[in-house]
Amino acid sequence: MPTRLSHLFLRTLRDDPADAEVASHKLLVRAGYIRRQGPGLFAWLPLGMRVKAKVEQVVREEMAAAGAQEVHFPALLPKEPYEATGRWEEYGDGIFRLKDRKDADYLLAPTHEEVFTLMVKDLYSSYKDLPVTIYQIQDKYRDEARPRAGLLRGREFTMKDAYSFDATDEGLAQSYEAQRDAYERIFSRLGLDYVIVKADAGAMGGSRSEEFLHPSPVGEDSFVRTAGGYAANIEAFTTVVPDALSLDGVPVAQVFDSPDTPTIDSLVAFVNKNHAREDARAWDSGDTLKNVVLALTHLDGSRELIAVGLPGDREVDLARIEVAFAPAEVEAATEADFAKNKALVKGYIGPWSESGAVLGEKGTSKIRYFVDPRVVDGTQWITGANLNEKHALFVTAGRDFVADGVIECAEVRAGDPAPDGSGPVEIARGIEIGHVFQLGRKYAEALGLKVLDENGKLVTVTMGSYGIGVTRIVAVIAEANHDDKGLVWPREVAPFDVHVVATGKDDSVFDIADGLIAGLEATGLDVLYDDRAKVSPGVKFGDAEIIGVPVILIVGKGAADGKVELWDRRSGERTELAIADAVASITALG
RNA sequence: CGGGGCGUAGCUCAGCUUGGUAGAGCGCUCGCUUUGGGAGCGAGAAGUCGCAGGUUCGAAUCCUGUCGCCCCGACCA
Repeated sequence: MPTRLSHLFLRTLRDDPADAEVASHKLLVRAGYIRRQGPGLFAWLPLGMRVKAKVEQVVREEMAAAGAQEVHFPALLPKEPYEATGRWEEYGDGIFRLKDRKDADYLLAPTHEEVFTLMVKDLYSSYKDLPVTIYQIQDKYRDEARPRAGLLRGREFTMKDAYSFDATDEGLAQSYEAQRDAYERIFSRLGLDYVIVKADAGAMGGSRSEEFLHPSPVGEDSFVRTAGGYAANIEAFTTVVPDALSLDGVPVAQVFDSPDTPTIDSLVAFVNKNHAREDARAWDSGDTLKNVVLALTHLDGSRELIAVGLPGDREVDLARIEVAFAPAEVEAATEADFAKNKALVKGYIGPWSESGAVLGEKGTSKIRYFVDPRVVDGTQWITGANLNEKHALFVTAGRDFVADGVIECAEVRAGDPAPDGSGPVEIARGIEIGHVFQLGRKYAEALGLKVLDENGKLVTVTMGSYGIGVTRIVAVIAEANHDDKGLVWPREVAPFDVHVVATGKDDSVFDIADGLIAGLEATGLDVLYDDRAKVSPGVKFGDAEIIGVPVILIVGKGAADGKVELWDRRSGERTELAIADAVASITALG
């Protein structure tokens, strides 16, 4: 039986909802697929349910083809497993926590590594049981600081999360490849553009990690790529390290007065005027070493000041620094921080001074000092001299100072060279639609998942985790497949195969439509039938456009003469057909 | 958490500056007409004006507080 529009639980809206910003959000609400229930929370209406089910179906088929088995865990879980791995604390405000009547702590799971690991531990104890990959399609909960863009970042969302368990590293590599391949097939079938980027393993721990990003201006992730095929999340981009320079013949460091030069620009202008270079070139901001004091907040709540040094023509990128110090949080140092550290002369901080080092674990400030990878031995810098209104020239890395470490602390810019030598990078935005991780043994270790190997020895299992945002993908497909009239679904996920519009004052159109629908359904197609009487053609056409079923069959003014029209929603093209040929023409579309 | 904006009918909004007891369009109900691009005419139903205090004879409107939401940033397997 067709789904009749006269009875479908649906109301299309003429206006964009006031709270929607991105196209997918506006259209999914206007076309009656979803409705907002609260910040980052959405109800799914019949049309939306169908599309979501189609996406899930593609995922299930490819998971099965990759040898993964479906299970289902509760979204509501006790805190203990998450305490064992430290994530109960690490997640901070990011998860929904609640208590039962006995005052025991629970959480709405943001992801399920712990309980999957424990389940495998419960059931398996031999290497012969491995490898195994299990997955679920399930709702996840995160108390996002700022839900946004409708389905793209919600507080409840559906995710396919798979977990692989192997006895060996080689096994993990294979399990990882199997999921990665499955993801490529899934996104291809869904007709989604994607870029696989190197990702930061971050708080999840582990080693290899890649994200599947759908390039889109509304994406929240920045990534870099080159024409030569390199791609990385901007947080995982690694700077090309220059060769160290010889220290021979480098002038000795020299302090100079630099009144009223607290900023890089003012400093560069000052040295060009008063300490011009001997060669033809002028000093520029890249000759200066910018030293920025930051505050780390460690998991235990303790606060530590650090300093980072980077070329003065670069901005500090806090997100990249957080990667280096995860799971600590990073923020700019406050006035209070400076007040507490008298050794710091704001605006004139540097790694070297005539009276000895200020920065660094061994310096008078005891503040750990990290430098950008470009600050290699032998590079000379104009930088602060740790005295008010004084800077120093020719402060040379490896001679005048040695940092406590090297971290990626600078912004990535378009044109920077890729680490694999494939050329200059461009920066683009993308939406994360999938993420594959080699977790390694972190969770198995923490939760005691071990199996006996062929020698009878206990070995810790190594794991991978693999996520796909199902509801986010619905939004991404909508984002990538719409025009100014409404949605245009790819056939693979369209809520229906054919949308039959019967329109005309003669009731015979409904009889003719009934006959065509019977023929279409006999071939296995799902039909949405606009059988509404007393609704004008304009309304029906408008609804067909916003709902976005790609194939529309109009039974209207030509029907009495044996003609119907096939309307391609995507191209807008309408083709007149003989009624007798209509079913065959539609099934021939594939 | 910082910055900005907004809360009035199911939806999108006007009214607020200059207080006088609430409106439009869309949607919904009924009747007649209409039927290839969101129809016409007529008659209706529908709102604690986010909430709480205050000022005032009188508050959607002015004042204070509070809650909520949206956007930017920070944050985000």
